[in-house]
Amino acid sequence: MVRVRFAPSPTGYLHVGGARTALFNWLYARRHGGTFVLRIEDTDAERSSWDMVAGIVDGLRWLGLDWDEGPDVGGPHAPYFQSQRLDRHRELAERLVRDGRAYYCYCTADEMQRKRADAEGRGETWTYDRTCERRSADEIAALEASGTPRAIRFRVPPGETPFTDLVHGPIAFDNANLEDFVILRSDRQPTYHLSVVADDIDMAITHVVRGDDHISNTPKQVLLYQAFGVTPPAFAHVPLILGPDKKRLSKRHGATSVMEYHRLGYLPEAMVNFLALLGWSPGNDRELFSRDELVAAFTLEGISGGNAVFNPEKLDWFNQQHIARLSSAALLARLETRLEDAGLWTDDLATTRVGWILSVLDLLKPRVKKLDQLLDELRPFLVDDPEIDPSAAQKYLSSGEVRSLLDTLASALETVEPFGEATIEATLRATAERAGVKAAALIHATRVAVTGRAVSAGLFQVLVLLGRECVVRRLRRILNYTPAA
RNA sequence: GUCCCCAUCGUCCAGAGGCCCAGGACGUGGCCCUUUCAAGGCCAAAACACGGGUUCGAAUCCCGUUGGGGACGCCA
Repeated sequence: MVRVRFAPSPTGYLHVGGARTALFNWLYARRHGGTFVLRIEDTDAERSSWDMVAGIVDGLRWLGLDWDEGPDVGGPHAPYFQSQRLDRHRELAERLVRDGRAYYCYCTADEMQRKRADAEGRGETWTYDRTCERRSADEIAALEASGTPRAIRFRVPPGETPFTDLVHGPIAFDNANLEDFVILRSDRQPTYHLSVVADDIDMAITHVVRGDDHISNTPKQVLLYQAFGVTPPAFAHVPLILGPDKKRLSKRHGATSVMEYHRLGYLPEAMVNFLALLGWSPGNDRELFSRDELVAAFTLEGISGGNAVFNPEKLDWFNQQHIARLSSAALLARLETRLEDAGLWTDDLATTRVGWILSVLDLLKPRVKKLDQLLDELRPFLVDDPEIDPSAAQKYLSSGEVRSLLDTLASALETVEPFGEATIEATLRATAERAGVKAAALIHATRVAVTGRAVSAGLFQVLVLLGRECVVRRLRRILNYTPAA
């Protein structure tokens, strides 16, 4: 039974790196019919609340990554806030002391810091000198009597700590490079190493899938598992996501919160698809995947070992592909809030005019990379009479001859039957020919008159969807239109 | 400084000894389609970091160098 977890600290938002880690965990769980656990690592936090993790939860929900156990849904291993498991962590730390695997340390943090700084000054690396590991019983008694605060340090045994990493293969660390690390602070707060291991044991996690930056933490954790007499889970360390400058992705590289991408008009399925292929491959050249297809194809072995640079252009491409593939009905649902915000929504779009708007979306959706662009393309269809872009007018409406020809065209279109693509085109071309004007000139002028813009989808399709009445009205208004000087 | 990870086109990947004078995708350039802009189709430029081995044969295995990244906290 596969049990994986995503364990973010509540920073307020889900960044793309975390999102991909969550995605890989989720994919692995779903692929194997396992359990995906959401656990909040807030050991340091004053208090934990649903509010603090709202940003992360929003991101996960938007991406469609649902969890089987977690803070809100509960589960057999609750609570899922690490801060609510502190007593358990303390108990475990004391147990290690009793078992002789850990010891009390009375050294102060200031002292440590000073020694560390000294060593650094000499260009050396400082590791804890085990002062407290060697204290005599008398010394300890005196320290205790004086009420000196004590931390608990793990006693790192000599030897080597190997573990198998599902993406990197076998990795081994010489314990000599590990110091006796603190597992319980002098204020009785557990440290990260203790908390993760304790919780992962308690929650029966079978596979730890997390960022590459944890690989050097892993031997310490493996040592803890061994001290607890528990077989460590399998590890899979996924490479980091880098910015274009090859540095770890951060705010200065632009949007790093997944919800920011939502705001920018990206589809969650595009984000998921893009993130999945960033550092993972199905082993062939396939690139476009739905969420379900990813689940079916996903393997931890397919994760590559090297870091990956975040490529926004490729994200755009995925988004464009997924927009084009989405049914127009689904697309309309995604657009509703945006249309409302833009003041373009009317209820008949969901009722009497739904067939019409779906046809419009069919026409427009292959042309855009983002939802905002789609909204923009939609505007001429949803407002009464769109404003005319001055530069477009200057380009195609500057000739008085062409402007008056638009009126002629309006009259012709008033009676053409049926009001269809082929008949409209024939009418327009005939009108242009009779006037001795190039058809292209009239086409462009018509586009500007009707949509207000120099570019649009295929003009004749646009005219059909706009409808005769609207087209005639918009053409006629040009008679009274005065182009800017 | 110490330890660890990584190394194929600008970017993301394929390649698990001969199928590779290296394949796909994004991006870039060109052409086609065309009423515009996209989309789509076709074509092009573009990489196995370097040096040693192993082997009949290496992008693929081993070692070293270089380069990049990460970790070295009583942060997570």
